[in-house]
Amino acid sequence: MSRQILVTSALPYANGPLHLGHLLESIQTDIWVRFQKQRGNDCIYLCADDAHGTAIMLTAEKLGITPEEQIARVKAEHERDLAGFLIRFDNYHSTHSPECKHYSEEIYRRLDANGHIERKDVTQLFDPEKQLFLADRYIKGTCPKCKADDQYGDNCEACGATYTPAELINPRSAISGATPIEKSSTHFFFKLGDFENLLRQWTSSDALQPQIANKLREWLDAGLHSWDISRDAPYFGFEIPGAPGKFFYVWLDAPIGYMASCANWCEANGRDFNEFWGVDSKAELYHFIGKDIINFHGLFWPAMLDSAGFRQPTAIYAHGFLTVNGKKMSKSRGTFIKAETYLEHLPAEYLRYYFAAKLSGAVDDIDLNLEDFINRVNSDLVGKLVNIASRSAKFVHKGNAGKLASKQHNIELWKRVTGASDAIAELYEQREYSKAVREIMALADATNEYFDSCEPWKLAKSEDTAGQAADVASQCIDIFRVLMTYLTPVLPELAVQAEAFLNCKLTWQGEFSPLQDHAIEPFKAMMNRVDADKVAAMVAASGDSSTAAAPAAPVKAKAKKAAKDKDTGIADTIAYPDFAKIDLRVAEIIAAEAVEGADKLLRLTLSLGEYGERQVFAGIKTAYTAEQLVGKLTVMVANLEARKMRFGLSEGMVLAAGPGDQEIWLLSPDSGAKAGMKIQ
RNA sequence: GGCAAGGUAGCUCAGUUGGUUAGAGCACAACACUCAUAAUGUUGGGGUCGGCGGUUCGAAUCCGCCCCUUGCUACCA
Repeated sequence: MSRQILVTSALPYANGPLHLGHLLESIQTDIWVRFQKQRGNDCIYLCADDAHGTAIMLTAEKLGITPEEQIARVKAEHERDLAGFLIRFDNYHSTHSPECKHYSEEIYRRLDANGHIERKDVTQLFDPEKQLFLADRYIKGTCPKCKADDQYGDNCEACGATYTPAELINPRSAISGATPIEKSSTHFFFKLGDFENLLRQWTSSDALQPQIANKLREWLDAGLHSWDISRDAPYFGFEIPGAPGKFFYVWLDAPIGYMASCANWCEANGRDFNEFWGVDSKAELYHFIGKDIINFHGLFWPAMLDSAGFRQPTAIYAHGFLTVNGKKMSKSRGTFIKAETYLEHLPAEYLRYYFAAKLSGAVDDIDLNLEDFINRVNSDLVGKLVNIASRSAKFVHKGNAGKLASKQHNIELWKRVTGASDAIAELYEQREYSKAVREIMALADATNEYFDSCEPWKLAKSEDTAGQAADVASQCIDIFRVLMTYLTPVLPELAVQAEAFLNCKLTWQGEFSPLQDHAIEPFKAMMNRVDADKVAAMVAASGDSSTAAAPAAPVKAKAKKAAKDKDTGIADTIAYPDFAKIDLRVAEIIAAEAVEGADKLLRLTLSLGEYGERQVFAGIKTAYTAEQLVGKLTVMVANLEARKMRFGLSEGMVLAAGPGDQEIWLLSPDSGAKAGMKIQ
């Protein structure tokens, strides 16, 4: 009985090109979908571009085109790249579509009617010239710390400091250059807290991977906050019904894009939308996503669907992030590889195979180790798999006039290979592709061993035994057919070539029966080895010269605890230059006050004499009162990266000894020291 | 600091409910073979399974503490 399955992968944002991280998800999903289709299930794969938001609006403006033109342009690029990687969608739609507008409004109306929408005022920085509320990244100014100009609203690229937009010197709108003002506006919120019971139930169902369920429960335990779902005009998106000038925030209509894509597909294919999305739908619904968006799919989405009277997802399958050579993708290392760049240098199937060889059903990150990639593809695909056909074909053509033998030569091996069918299918079903690939390659190894042990090249030399050589080769080619069938979801193009060579279709439904007395074509190379130079060229092409030339990226102070010497309990020895990096200064506490809402923190204003003043939050309230501290001299780390805290920006650190609580003793210099003096 | 997921051969990874000398592929070495895209086969070297302690007749596997990596988070700076 054929299953009815709807599958989605996350909607790429229509404001930039796809990179290999996107492809990890597309490939994972596509393999699963191709597998389901190959097995005869009614499986539909839908996606769309996420086409709304301020960023898209501004990009379009910058390019001097309309947002509609911009998203059409990006969508064409996305579709081209995805097709390049053999991702086969049943429909690739857009959130900027009549269907999406319809369902966004419909769902919103139902949520509102059910009392799950509230309105609250929010104060934000506002560009008075452009008449636009500004997110942090759209505010620029002079870094309050290093005075570097032209820095963004939340952190400084020159010195790495973090701060709030209000702290920037000469803040200005990155869009118009105007000085932003604070302005209040009414926002619409989705009251997620109303759905706690539903979500508790949902997180304990088996729709979620255990790691994801844990994470969601953590959020549930921390308390659910209402979610801001509106943005003020001007905004590129859908206006909220009955609220002129208010638009749905991009994340509100993004998941609804799944429905929109489905509705659009149903219309074109004469299918019933409710068959998939109605509360009583018998279809299975799966969302493949990255672990970065599990809150939207694991909390907001089920709540929205429930309240709006739609069915719940059958399961959400989250995958980890992609790293390259063990590290985050980075432009300066040349490992921020765009889909387009990859395809300019290498065939898609190499990457499909490599990802398949590493993907599991878990949420773990996947590493693209480029050297391993080269070795793995060459060894597995060319050396083992295709080699079976390559080394066998000749004997069939010479020994049996190009026809496969009429009998099995190695029934045990045949049974072993075909007997693995169910197990391999189950591994695909569970998204345990790496295990499936391992199993398939082990069978390929066994086939090469069998071929070697029979030595058909020797048998072929004598006319008496030439027929035996053909029998062995026929057996191997028939097994190659089965192995290729198993790998068709991963390697669809290679499968097509194999079909041409074998002169038959690769089908994977029911039992395999031997292919006998069957004419095959002469063998032609199906796949070339990975050229290491091409990989190097791809990395070179991915390098961003502008970042490479830029000053070293600010070191994100990862307070690595110095390893302690086992005997003395003292940290490992460091060289003087390491110590010299720390700029310790005498500081005068000119003001101190308790921080409202904080139990342990004092807000200190420190004077560094001619170097100005600093605000530092110190967790010493348990040992000192504000009054005790004012006027005192102390020691501070003056060049510590600033840290954005809940209560404000902390621009340094005062030094104190002791284990904590009441036992904290602030360091202070002998009298005579002046604020700002360097300590060395 | 808290929570989560990890830490197994040079590299990429398996190791089911604790059970005999810890596995695979790649890489490396030797040998074999020459049908095949310098492919394949056989053999071998290489790991105190992050560290310490505990439970057990027995632990990579269970428990505790610690260290490291990644992510999220935090009155932490």
